[in-house]
Amino acid sequence: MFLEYSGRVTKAIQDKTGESDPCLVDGGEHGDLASTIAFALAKRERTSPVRIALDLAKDLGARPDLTGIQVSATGPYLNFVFGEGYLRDSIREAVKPGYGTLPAREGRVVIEHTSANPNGPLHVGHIRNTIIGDCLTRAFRKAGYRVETHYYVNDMGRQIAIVAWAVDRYGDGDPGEKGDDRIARAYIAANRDLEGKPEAVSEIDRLMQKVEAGDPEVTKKFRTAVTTCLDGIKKTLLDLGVSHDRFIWESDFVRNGDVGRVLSRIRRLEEYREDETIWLDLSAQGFKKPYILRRSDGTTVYAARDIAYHIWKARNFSRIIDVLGADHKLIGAQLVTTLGILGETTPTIVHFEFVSLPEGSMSTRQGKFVSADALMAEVAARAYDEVTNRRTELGEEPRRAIARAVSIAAIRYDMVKISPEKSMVFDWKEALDFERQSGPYIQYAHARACSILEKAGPFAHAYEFGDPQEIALAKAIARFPAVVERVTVELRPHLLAAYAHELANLFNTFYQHLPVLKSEGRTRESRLTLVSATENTLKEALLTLGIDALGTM
RNA sequence: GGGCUUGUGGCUUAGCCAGGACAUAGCGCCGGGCUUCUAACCCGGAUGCCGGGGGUUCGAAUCCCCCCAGGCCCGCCA
Repeated sequence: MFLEYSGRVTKAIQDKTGESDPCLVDGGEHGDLASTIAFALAKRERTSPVRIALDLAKDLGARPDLTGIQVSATGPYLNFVFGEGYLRDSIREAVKPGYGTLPAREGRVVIEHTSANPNGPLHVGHIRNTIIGDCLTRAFRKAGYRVETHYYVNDMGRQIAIVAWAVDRYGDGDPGEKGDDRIARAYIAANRDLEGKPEAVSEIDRLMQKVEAGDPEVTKKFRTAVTTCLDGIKKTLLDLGVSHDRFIWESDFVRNGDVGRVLSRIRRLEEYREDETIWLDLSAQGFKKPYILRRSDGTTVYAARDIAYHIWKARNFSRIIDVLGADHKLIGAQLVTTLGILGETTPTIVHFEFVSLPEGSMSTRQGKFVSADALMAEVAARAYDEVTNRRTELGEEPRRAIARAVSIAAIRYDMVKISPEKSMVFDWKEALDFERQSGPYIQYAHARACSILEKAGPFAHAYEFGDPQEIALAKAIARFPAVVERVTVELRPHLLAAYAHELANLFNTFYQHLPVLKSEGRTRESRLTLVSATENTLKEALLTLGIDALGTM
């Protein structure tokens, strides 16, 4: 209901003042919404902002389209207080299944995320990408978009050639072990062996040339190695609660001729340069370095295939979103620029900064990383101890199930709560913390609400909210759809994480101060309605974050 | 060296793009609260020249310039 009310205020201010920007700010203690437009008008009309605010408050307060909204001026500020119908209507909406889902929209969105090279298991850096991408996907779906998610599989780069070469030499390990771990072992060993051995490096080059030319035997080797690794990665993603609609194999764009077609299109651009290599001169667009598309041996580099992939996406989707690490900023900007020159729909790239270990950056090649599997196992073990301490009456299996859900909540929330542009150092202590600013804290508030509702039995909905804790909680619930909207506009899923925490916090305060089951009559019904709305909103928020909304824990 | 980016109480962090009314929350610290709906909880307290310096503005954590510190990028890697 917040979206509707703030929309009405925006229109009324625009209509009354002729300004396009209503200068809306958070009202804080003064109201549900405020406007600083009097400052802007004061300059133009050369009068005091206090006088303008006063006049505006009088005029706006009398407008029929602002019925149910009280307008006042405090100094130069315009304050808007939403009437009691606001909370009633909001909570009436909030108890309905699927609360927060926005009306369906036109067009299809493609979100590419994770896309880690299949040369080893996903580590804690990769899953920052995964979790941001998956939360964005869920938020877009909640906001009414049709979304398809992609994992772009690099199955023909140099690193994969090294993997294929390594598997050829040392085999791919014990089939009882996860494929990504087996491939990592081969990859790490190969990198060690390749050091200072130019003849081995030229073997790798030859493999890449053969794959590009479509040599069936080498292609099969690459595909087998990639599949082995990808099987393990898919298992990890599944454990994290993430699934991709499609895995797009890079080599497909070479085999189906798209890459060749891209190169001939690019040949006609004025930025086109060809010496022993093929590259684009984007210096007019501010790029000092050449954007190389084809090596001197005739094989294409990643960039060429990426352009082909993105043109394909542009033809099939109305909006393209890529979640990429900050190390891809330059190449990403070059890609966007090139697609722009070609007149294709350009992707919006969401960059996130690196996750490092206290001892330095992670490296698959050197085997220096904390794998997502290890993280999940450790956190789940810790969660299991916690559940066992609290719920002695529960059997083994239910405790394991709760611990699993709690551990994924802790991991996902820790990753998504930090702004993507902030680099982070992985910290075991923080990862194993289930209190306060954590996923389990929010799950716990939800479980509490479930417990009350279960004990309450059937009740009639009522909407009388007078206590400050009730009002604060109801107002937060009313904002949920606006938060979903904002996440998709700003492409910042951490806003949802912050919102869910705030809501859980307000519910815990309410829970602490106001009895629900022991209250009576209309008060009991209203509070139960509020608990039900909270439960539903927390559930929807958690689901959008990709976290299980447990009924008990 | 050039480009991008981050710098907010002891630590972690929101707010910055779209400048406004006392800068957000968590950890840690100090002090309280479980015969009462799940204490993975709640309440209270201490702690901030918002990296530094200039500027724009009625008003700057937020915009501009310079400087300092960290991260990332600058490959016929991805």
